[in-house]
Amino acid sequence: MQESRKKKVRGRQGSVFTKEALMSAAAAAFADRGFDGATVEFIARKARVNKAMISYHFGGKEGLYHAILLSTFAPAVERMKALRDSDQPADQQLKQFVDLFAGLVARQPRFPAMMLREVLSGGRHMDEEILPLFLTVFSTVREIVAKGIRSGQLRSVDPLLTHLSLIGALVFYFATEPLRDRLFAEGKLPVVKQPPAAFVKHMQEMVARGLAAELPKDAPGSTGD
Amino acid sequence: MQESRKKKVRGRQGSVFTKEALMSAAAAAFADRGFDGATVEFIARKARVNKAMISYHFGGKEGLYHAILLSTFAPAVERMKALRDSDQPADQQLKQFVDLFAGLVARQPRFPAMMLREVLSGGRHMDEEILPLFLTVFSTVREIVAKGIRSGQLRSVDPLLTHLSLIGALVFYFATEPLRDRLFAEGKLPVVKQPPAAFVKHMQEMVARGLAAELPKDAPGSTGD
DNA sequence: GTCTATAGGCTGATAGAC
DNA sequence: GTCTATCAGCCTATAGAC
Repeated sequence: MQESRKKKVRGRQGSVFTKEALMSAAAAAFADRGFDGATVEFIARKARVNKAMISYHFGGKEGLYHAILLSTFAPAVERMKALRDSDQPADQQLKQFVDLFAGLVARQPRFPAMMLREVLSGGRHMDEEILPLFLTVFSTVREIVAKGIRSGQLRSVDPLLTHLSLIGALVFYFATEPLRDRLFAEGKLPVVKQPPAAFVKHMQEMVARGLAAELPKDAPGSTGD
Repeated sequence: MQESRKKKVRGRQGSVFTKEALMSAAAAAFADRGFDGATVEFIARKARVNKAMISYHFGGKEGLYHAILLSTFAPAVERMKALRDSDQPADQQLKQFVDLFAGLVARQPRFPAMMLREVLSGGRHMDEEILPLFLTVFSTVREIVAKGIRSGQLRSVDPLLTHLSLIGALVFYFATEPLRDRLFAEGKLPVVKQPPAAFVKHMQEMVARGLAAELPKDAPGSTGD
């Protein structure tokens, strides 16, 4: 079976495949070790690709980092906008926001940790192309909450603080999953591990109860739309 | 006034002063740039101390990092234990936990970010001395919530998920404050900046509402203990 | 597009003077 | 305890063969 003809076996694996392998391996490495801790040699080894490919395809380590941010934010922002502009009550939108966030994480499991590090760095690597995308995500919850308050469906909370408490809990949860898994595996957490879906549900309940408008003394229908 | 006798002017500034300056500067640098990104030269410059002092006082960069974790966790753990063992209802304890957390951050503003990076790294730098302290902090909220559920004061939530949502929001908020401040300063956040106390209050309200036991149809006193 | 070999720069640590 | 000078190791990037 022509084992020797490696190039043929790999097909047109080249460019696209190599680039994706590098981006995936790099996202994990940046998440685990930070920008400076993730060496190009480590990233290339994990991606099973020659390290010179990083310069060839992305113009260097910085370019690879940037490509990951852009290719992850772009589709995420589209979905966030669609949700924000959907014609639904705010409480439904917030519930769906949590689901959407979890869905995005399922596609890019290490992105929350990588992005969290970026934010901790004061956004040092976010240029004029990335920052607007980041700010759009930043505004989604805020705008949904503001709308819910205007309509009287939610109690009068600060939209920015609400955003921070919700997205903070979500990012933290998903970004820190590797350590929890390690602690579970070593028997250092004397509780049972719950799947991510349990946390999603927990957050949806906390948000629903935490933001619900105070019930009037004895109003019958605050149920429907 | 004997300006030339520097050693006299500095008094017994030596050891203690130098060590504290290094730990403070290093905590900020580790928070901002990560372990690998924070070079010993940068840390020493910020501390206005010679970089050789890092090896002399802490045995190297790693030792400095470890010393910061230990000296910050030790007193924090004591306070957490005292709170957990205090004889108060769970809802009061949770409220005070948030205050306690904010108080600790006021003393060590960059520790949340540094610790968050540590967790993102899978706890790579936490040895047998640090890990138990970390796990104690990890268990405080969990145990308070478990107690509150047993007593019927809180609804039946998962204590671990509750811990993660609360501490995740808190850590995220304080760790990411520098970026928000930058965005505010650049006019990129079209909202007014709130002081940290506002977020503390927000979290306390979210927790109180999110965890409160369902009210029985018309029970008069679910107030007292 | 991929790989090897290497150049050039930066980093953490420390010997030795004070 | 502090400082200067120095070094070995590691890192990113790239030239050039294939």
